[in-house]
Amino acid sequence: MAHRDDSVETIQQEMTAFARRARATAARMHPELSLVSYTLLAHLDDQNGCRATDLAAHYFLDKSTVSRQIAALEKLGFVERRVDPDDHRVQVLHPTQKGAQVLANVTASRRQAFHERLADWDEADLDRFASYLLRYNAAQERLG
Amino acid sequence: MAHRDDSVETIQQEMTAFARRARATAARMHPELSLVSYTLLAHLDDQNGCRATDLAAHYFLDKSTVSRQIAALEKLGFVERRVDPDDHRVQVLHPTQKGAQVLANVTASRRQAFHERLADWDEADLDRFASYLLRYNAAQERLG
DNA sequence: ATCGAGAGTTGTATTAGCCAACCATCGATA
DNA sequence: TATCGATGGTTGGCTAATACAACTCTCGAT
Repeated sequence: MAHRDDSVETIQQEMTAFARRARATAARMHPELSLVSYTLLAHLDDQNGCRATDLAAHYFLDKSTVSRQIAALEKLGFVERRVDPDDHRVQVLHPTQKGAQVLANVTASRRQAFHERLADWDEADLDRFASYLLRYNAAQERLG
Repeated sequence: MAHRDDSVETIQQEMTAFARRARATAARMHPELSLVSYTLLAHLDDQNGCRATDLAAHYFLDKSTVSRQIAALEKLGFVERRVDPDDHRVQVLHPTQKGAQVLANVTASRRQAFHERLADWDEADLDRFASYLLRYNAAQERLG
């Protein structure tokens, strides 16, 4: 069990180290779009629009948090709200033209940065790393 | 390059997904010690004491942030300051008895949670995952 | 027609972080 | 040896992200 403990300890340490820095790094690289905004906007783009409630559920955020984030994105002209004609309670959120553009830029530059960081990894390692992360996060989601 | 792009995209997504949740999870699990406090305290314990400046450098935090975090930990009775007799500018920080105790508890419970998440992983996978994370973070440190 | 549930917003508070201005001390050097 | 730049640390002021609670509006079922 000793070796197993060591690995777990390392994973724990490194994941949290990563967590501490991710936000700051994102902010430095993309002052126009914070990590959260970016994620939300990307989700909207990916889903071809969705409700604020869906975002909150998907990212485990409070609905008030999402509401304010969306308000900010709207003020920047990056998302627009379309009231659902069948249910006037819901607003379906979509990236605007401008929002899609900014998203594309940030995505490209983030991908670039990640590529640099991962440049000397061979494909098999990348693939395994990606699958480990998926597996890990799925477990986290399952167990809280 | 297509497959490589996919892996990179996944790594990016999952790392950031993790980052978004880590703090909240930590806060929920250990209200008595935030993620940052925990990390700083753990470092002090690990290093058998160090300076605030060292903490800031190691974790890429502003010295003011560290100063306030340490002040909070001191108020809670978890760390103590010992002025370096050879240089009255520096305060060497140490966990107190109480701080070491709390740290041990939180560490145990965190480790427990991680073990649950990773229970069905075999040892080789754990080991590889840990080394990937180390490698990734080292690259991030190198490249900013 | 009413009432409970769901979608969103707003008020309030907390936490973590940054930057800049500051104070005290140290060590080198003019 | 008096001074000055560098170092360690604190404080003031600000922002971003978040949570929780209270609220409004709308819907659907009774």
